[in-house]
Amino acid sequence: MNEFDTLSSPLPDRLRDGLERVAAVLRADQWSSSNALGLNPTQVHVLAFLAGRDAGGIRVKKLAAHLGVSPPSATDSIAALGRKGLVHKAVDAGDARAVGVHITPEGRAILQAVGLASSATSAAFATLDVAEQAVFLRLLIKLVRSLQIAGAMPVQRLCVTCQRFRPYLHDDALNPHHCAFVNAAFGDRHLRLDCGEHEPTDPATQAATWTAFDTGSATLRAPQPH
Amino acid sequence: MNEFDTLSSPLPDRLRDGLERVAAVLRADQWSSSNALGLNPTQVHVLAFLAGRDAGGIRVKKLAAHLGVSPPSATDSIAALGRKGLVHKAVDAGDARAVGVHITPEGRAILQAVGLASSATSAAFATLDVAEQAVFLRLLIKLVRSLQIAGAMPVQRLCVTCQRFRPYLHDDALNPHHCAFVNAAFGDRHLRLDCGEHEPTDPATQAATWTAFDTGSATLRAPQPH
DNA sequence: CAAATTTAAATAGGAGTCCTAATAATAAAG
DNA sequence: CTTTATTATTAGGACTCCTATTTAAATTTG
Repeated sequence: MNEFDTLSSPLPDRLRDGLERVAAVLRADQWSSSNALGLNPTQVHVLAFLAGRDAGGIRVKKLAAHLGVSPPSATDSIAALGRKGLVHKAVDAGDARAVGVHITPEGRAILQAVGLASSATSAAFATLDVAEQAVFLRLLIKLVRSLQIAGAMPVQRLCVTCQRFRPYLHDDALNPHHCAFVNAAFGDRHLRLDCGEHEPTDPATQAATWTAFDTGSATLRAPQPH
Repeated sequence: MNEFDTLSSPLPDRLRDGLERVAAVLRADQWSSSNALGLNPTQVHVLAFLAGRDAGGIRVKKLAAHLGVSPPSATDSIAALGRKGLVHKAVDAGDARAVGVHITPEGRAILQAVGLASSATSAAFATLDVAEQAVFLRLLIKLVRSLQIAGAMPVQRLCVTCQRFRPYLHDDALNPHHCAFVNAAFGDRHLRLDCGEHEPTDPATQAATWTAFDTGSATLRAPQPH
């Protein structure tokens, strides 16, 4: 215990606050890079989501969940992109109520142009050394997983919830994990928050994999003999 | 080198992306907790900023910089809060062009009510163990400092840029730092992103303090004899 | 000191985001 | 074959956010 514990707000709240401050810069960043192309951050976000999962079209409801907004708000954003010809809708073949939202070739083109714009936030992350970046990524993944379990975040395509992920299969401290899809070793710094090849597993396997992943690092901190 | 380095997007970009996803949850979180009280996240943000610095009133320009938006947008938000009686404006005594924005007692009351609402994001941070939280905080601070130096973020009242901060003054691994204001030892987990007692230093001292802070931790990882 | 420039903030105008509530249409269940 | 649930949109309204322009006051400069 320490008198600072009572003097300031709880640590989780300060972390949330810090995240919010960096996120504000990120958003301002996105405004300037997207505005030149006639877009805004939300629209770029939608395009990026569609580009990464446009197999058969994305339902409005799913997009809304991903954005963390209500379905009518998602409809609004889709309409704004539709007016610009960056997105189009098609009635679902199996369910006449549903629509699939697709990104158009123009949408992909403009998304690529946005992606080429440099970002102050990425630059800031790049000032951390690679080990720190890896730690940050790992902590972000842990957060995302907590949020998913709590139901506060839609399911993300994380390595740690993928069938092909084998944590700490190798002895290489830099590349201890294994991906059965590309069949290669990799490290924390390569972990993905949204992998296109993701194959979900059942909750039990997921929990077991997570335990192996989460406790594995603690073991690694104290180098093991072998 | 590893084939994953070429397979996926650069690490800083993935970090930015991950931060964005968590930030989206944070924002959705804020919508639900503030909406019940007739506010939105931006308005809460403004009130929180004013509550922490309302000495003589805050200039519109400064508020805009803090929010990362243009001055007219800040004017809009201030007007929205003014309609609700949560802030008021007063012409600056020394400069008749400028106005000082103040939070009203009603504003403070509603801000407190919002603060009492629980947050899924804080809960997610709380699932990390304290050591991880401390690491996260440290990395966030490093990011904020980079963003400030790059001019992408307005100056924040960080411990690490404060006159009263003495990094690694003590041998206590849990509470190595010292604050000359409260005259007590504290640890990474207590570091602040926005301290009301912050006293800025000149760039040279700041850089020196930062170096001591940043390299100090590496030294600590390998316990020192003394 | 008067003219020119800079600075602080607001106004104008417009696109877009976001909400809740209500509606239309289809699908699933009893 | 009704009822109930689900998918998405419409309606209406408040607000956010931008750029460009304007107003007014403070600085600079010839």
